[in-house]
Amino acid sequence: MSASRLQEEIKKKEPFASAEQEATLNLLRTSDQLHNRFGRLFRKYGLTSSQYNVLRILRGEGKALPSLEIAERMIQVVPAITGLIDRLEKQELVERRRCNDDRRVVFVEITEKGMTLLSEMDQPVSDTHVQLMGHLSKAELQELSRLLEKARMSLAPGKEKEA
Amino acid sequence: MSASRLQEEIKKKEPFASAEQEATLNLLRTSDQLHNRFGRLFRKYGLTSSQYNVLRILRGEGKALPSLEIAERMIQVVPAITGLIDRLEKQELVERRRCNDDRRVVFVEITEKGMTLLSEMDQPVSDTHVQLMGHLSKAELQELSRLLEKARMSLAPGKEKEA
DNA sequence: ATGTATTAGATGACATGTAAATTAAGTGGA
DNA sequence: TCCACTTAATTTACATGTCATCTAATACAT
Repeated sequence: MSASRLQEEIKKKEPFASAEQEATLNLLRTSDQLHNRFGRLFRKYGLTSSQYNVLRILRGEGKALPSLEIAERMIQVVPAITGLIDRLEKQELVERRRCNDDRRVVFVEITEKGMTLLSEMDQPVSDTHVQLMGHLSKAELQELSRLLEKARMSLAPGKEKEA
Repeated sequence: MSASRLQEEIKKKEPFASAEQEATLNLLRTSDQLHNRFGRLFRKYGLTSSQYNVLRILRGEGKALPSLEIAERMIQVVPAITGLIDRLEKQELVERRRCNDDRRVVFVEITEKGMTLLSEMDQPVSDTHVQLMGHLSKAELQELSRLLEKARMSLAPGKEKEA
């Protein structure tokens, strides 16, 4: 049996302890590389990956969202959102608005400037998606999505194993 | 056609622009969640994911490695390695040694203390791998690894598209 | 040998991710 | 009414990841 491609890539001398471990490391490595690649694209427009993500969520929603809603959709811890919104606001890509009904809540909304920036990025982003994953067939892409969704089933919130 | 699971998870209102995009976002999201989960496990032992990674690489190699070698295997940028090694050295889990042949090179080696810590973590880490991915069949895990490796083919260094 | 290019690392500035603690506001019950 | 509890967001402290820049050491060509 020849060594796996991943094993060669990271120059690992021993084979993987399990298929589970190999799949997980493959996943983390592929994701890192994709993240890097998109990060470089976004930087050309003055954004980081997280900032782009927030703008996409806000555009997709079409209206203002509470900070916590945004954090939830990004799998991120709450404290990180504050600074993220701060920087987007400084660039005038989003606006904060205190909610009147519940003054604890801060609504965040994308601005015209933010929408314009996203529009400029749409084509390059779309092109990059195809460039990076287009060599997989539609059937392979669907199967990949299916397997990833299945993988996430054990990761749902609340499924944490207690020590 | 019903909306995809990912589309529901992130409450996206429009369907994905392409199968490429959906697969990529699935990948990034799954990876984030796995990363979070392992991060929490490692933290119980006083390590971050990156620190654990360095120790695993050094144990796998069995001997000292130059800093750049470590960075390369981790997909990471060079500057990050310095601080990473700094903190591991402070915890006495690794040691730095200047190379005599080429005094620019710094070799990093795992210590006894580092090896002992890794040993304690082996079983919990292995258990977590199975816990998180064990609900996929062996065939599915292999197919997942195959698709991820194929996905990385477009990400090889030097394949960057020029602007 | 000498000046240029290259290579290995380190440093500084900044954005991010994490946990723990804090502030402010809303809810409920004695 | 008043206190305990919860919730939304922020703040603080620290590890990380990124880039640009710097230093030291080596390699190479003339």
